Amino acid sequence: MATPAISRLQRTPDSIVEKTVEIDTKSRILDAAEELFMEHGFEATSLRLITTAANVNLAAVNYHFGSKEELFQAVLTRRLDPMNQDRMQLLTAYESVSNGGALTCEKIISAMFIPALKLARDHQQGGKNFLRLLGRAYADPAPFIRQFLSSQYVEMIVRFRAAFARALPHLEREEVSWRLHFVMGALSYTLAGTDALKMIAQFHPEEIDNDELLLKRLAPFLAAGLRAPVQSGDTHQWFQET
Amino acid sequence: MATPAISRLQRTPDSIVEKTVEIDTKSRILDAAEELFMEHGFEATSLRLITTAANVNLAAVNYHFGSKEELFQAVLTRRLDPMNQDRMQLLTAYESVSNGGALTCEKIISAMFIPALKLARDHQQGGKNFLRLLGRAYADPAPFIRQFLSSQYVEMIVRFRAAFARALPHLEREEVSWRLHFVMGALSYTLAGTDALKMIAQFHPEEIDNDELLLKRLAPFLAAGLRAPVQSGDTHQWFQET
DNA sequence: GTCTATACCACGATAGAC
DNA sequence: GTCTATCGTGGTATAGAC
Repeated sequence: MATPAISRLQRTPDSIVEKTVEIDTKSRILDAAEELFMEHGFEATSLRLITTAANVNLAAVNYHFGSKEELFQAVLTRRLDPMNQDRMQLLTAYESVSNGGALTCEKIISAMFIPALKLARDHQQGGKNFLRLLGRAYADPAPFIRQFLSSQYVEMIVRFRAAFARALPHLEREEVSWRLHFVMGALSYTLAGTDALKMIAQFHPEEIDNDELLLKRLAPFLAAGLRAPVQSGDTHQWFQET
Repeated sequence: MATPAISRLQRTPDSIVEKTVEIDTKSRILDAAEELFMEHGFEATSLRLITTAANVNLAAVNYHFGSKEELFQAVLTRRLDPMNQDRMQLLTAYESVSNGGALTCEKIISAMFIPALKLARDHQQGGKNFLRLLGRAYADPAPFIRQFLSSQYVEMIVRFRAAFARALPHLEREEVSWRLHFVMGALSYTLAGTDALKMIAQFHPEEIDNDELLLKRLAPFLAAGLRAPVQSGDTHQWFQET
């Protein structure tokens, strides 16, 4: 049913050429998988669809990646890892400028958001939707995804939690952890939501850069939340009143 | 392979008995499906697992609900619909007490959270995790889920957006919509996250009521975010600096 | 080392007998 | 209403060609 692969038919000298002009099988799979995962999600994307789009054999995925799950992780790592590196570098740069003084919440948040925006912009094709894929993965119940993201984020979370703790010295460490968790949750959900894009379209149909608009509205919201006063007493004032 | 159903073997007079002491097939499927969906998510739960647990035939699901997707919707509706009704009633009650005056953000938020907490508490088995299932569904990319939740929430969202608009008269309608979206996103994500439970366990291993603790921390965070000053200029102060 | 063909079992869905 | 049989498609494993 699938047309036989045309590439590699004219043979090249094995010993000399390591990479031909044509993209190798592994990369072709990775590119096709990224595009299809972004469009349909992990479960709804079949390996047969991916391998057909990439013009490779079905078994190639298992050979190069081991399983569909590991392919998904490879797709995420390729862009997620550089982004988190950028985030930490940016935070370090801000801190070195401040000469040991604590950063503002806005500054720390921008260190989280700017690399995400850069990612959304850099790759004209796909890049726009990659954050959506990431946000969805962040809320996925599948154990292998949660475990993977946990390991990918742990270093960044430690760094940013420390930064927020210095910015908010009046908060207990526990409260800081919670609020960082809320920030990352709101960010993930916002980026993942299809509703968000519909809302933008409703108000600004020809908005050029949706993600930037979105983050510019989210950032002040989160900064204010981070600075919120702590809930005073342990009395149950949130539950049980008419 | 599955043992034949034992119930219904001793026949009952058809015309008289409408419901026997035993729970009927439809309810058994619903209960088993809820428990398994909560544990494994929608995609990862097979109909064969559900029907085996419910002790019914595989084809019974399609007969009673039409499809796996419609079964999932039925599971959600059973608890979600009453919860949103409670939310709107509570909001109405608050508003009638305030005699036309605008409610505080905290009050409106509590009208959203209290029914959720009640749901989490009422059903000792399952109820605890239902909010997690709901939060995950809220971030699910599957079109049928998004469409379903949209229709389930639209009425509630209109009511609460109006309430927030009165509480925050200095904000444009558009900004209010965004912030309500952030609130619901943070709520959904927080309830959905497995990480959250791990964090609670880290600090309060024998915490009795996790969800209440969680919402009591989230509510002030969101209330402060709702009251945040609007981002002043249109200048790109969030992107491009070192 | 790479790639291909193919077989395997589980899945959701449905038709038709009872 | 309930059940069995069966279909098409899914992820995966492997034997063997190059």
